[in-house]
Amino acid sequence: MRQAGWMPTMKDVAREAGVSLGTVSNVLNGVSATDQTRQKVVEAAERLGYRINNYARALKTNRTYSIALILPSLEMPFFHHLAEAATAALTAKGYRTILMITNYDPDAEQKCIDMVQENKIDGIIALTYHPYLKVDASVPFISIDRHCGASISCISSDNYGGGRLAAEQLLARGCEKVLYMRIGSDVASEVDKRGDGFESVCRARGTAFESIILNDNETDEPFYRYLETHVENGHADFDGIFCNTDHLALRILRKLTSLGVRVPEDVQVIGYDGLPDYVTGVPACSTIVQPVSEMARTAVSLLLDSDKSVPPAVICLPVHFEAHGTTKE
Amino acid sequence: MRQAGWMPTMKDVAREAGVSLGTVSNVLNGVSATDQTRQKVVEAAERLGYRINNYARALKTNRTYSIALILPSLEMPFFHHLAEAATAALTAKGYRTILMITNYDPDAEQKCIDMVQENKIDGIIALTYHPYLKVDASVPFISIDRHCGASISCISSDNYGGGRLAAEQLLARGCEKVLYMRIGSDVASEVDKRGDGFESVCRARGTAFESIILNDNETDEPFYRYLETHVENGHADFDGIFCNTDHLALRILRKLTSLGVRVPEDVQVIGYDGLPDYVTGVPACSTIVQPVSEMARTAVSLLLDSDKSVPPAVICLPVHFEAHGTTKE
DNA sequence: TTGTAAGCGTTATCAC
DNA sequence: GTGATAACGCTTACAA
Repeated sequence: MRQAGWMPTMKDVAREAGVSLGTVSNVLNGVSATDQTRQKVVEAAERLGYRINNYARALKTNRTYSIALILPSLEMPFFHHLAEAATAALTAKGYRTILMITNYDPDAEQKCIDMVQENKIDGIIALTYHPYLKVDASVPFISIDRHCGASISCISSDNYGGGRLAAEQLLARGCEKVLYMRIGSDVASEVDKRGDGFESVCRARGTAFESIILNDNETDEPFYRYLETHVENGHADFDGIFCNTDHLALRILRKLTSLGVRVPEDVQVIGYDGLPDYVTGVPACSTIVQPVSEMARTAVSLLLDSDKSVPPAVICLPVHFEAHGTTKE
Repeated sequence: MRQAGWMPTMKDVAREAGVSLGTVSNVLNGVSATDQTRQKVVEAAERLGYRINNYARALKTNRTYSIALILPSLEMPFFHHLAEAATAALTAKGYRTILMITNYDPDAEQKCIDMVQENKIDGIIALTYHPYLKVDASVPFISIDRHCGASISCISSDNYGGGRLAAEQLLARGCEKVLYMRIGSDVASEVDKRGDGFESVCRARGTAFESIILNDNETDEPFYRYLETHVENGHADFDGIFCNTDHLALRILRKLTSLGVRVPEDVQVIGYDGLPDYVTGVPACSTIVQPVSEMARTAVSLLLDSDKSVPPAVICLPVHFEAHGTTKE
């Protein structure tokens, strides 16, 4: 008998059940109550099709059971896998995900943070590019991959270890002259450590290496030029490349192919991310695999479960190597 | 001077500005006010770092300025492009997106719908697989690709026209024996019309064709078996294939290659979706392009702007063909 | 255990 | 144009 637009409230349930408003609230929140009254209330609620109004509840309790997920885009696999895993983890804990897409725009990022405060959100999970985000200390904030300030925890994969692993895998497969190629934001981030780890192994082993570091607003041209000048008749004067993302690795692979370089016979390539290609179900290149789901889950539990006494600065989750055709053996 | 956890309210702003609560509300909502009072209020709000509490507002106005976006997953390009476009359209109109992922599970879908009602959401945009979703008529609901009931509008691309277009393109490029391959949910959906359109053209032109219709819970095996038995020494007894998604087309292309069939010389392939490969920036096969962003925008404005007097049953947005290497010419 | 009543931060309806 | 004041639907002391 419910009219469009009208929704029964606790008051209605109370009247229907013949008990008081507070009792309904108690029963519905699992507080002490006689089996008899409990039943009366539950049945009345059922009969009326009662649904609690979370907005009213939030107003009283100051808990909205919703968190904001701020991402630059959903197109990159890392982002949409992260979004999916975070949403799943949040749903499992009874939280709602408010999705905000910033298009890599720092202003949009700041605006999201501001908006979010109006919603008395319980927390924020964000992957941002704004170098100096202003976020109210009162709202719990977890950053993915970025250092956003002393009091803000950052979740990342073990980028340094991943970089080392990439170098070790390349060297173990016989590489003698390796390249590190990196393109990305110049905002300081955990991700930079991929190169550090890679180079540290090369140095320790005395292996020749070169690094090409590019900024997000540049094109791939410098990479391509390097490859062109260092490949002659399909013969390259290097034999291993570590790219800071699979995305870059795939572009580099295309270029290598067009230059007549054979992969992995002549040059071996390792990327970073390890997300499955949506057609084949496995990564499209040999790669350092980030535990994206774990990262999302960790972010969520840090946000919701932690006692906040001493928020950890950085949490690095373990990575592993997976061979997918662009390395030997 | 703001303490962690404490947020100024309108009351505080009123005191700070030396006006009444109602006046603050009026000013902040752009209702009539003297320039003088307006300024006092604005400055006081600024000074205090006041942010409106949307939960309190929602409780009064019954408008939450948030809508739920229910999707099976984010992994398929169609889904995450849709999510991104919908979020953008909603943000532009001052709405928040509550993202819910169902993993293609009808029960999860129903649970999402239920949950959403507790949040007094302003509307729902959903792509679902539940054949008989129960949704309260009082909350505006827009379905993507699925018919969910008489009173629920459905946004889709022009699937029938797209199917026709695919056939026309294949025939115009000399195909004489074509295949339609389809795998997907068996829940009745707009998407089924892709095959209808395709077949209608073949019939009208008297072109030989065969259709292989598979259900989501099956594997690609029947497709592969067909190809294997109809290809001998790299020679196929068909010369054109229309797949109901690019995703399928890409799998079929791999199979064709492994059978020694040359594409597009021997067999031409057209998919459906037309979303850019995230590496190359263009679709990975010749395809019927859906206007995903338009679809999202249309869904949003139908949800928010329409007067609801006569909700349209189905809105089909125009598609176009794009050649990307798997068709001749 | 249950009922009563105050109040969360707004908006809206009145008088003034 | 501005200031009191009553809701909105809920939680939570506190009283019974």
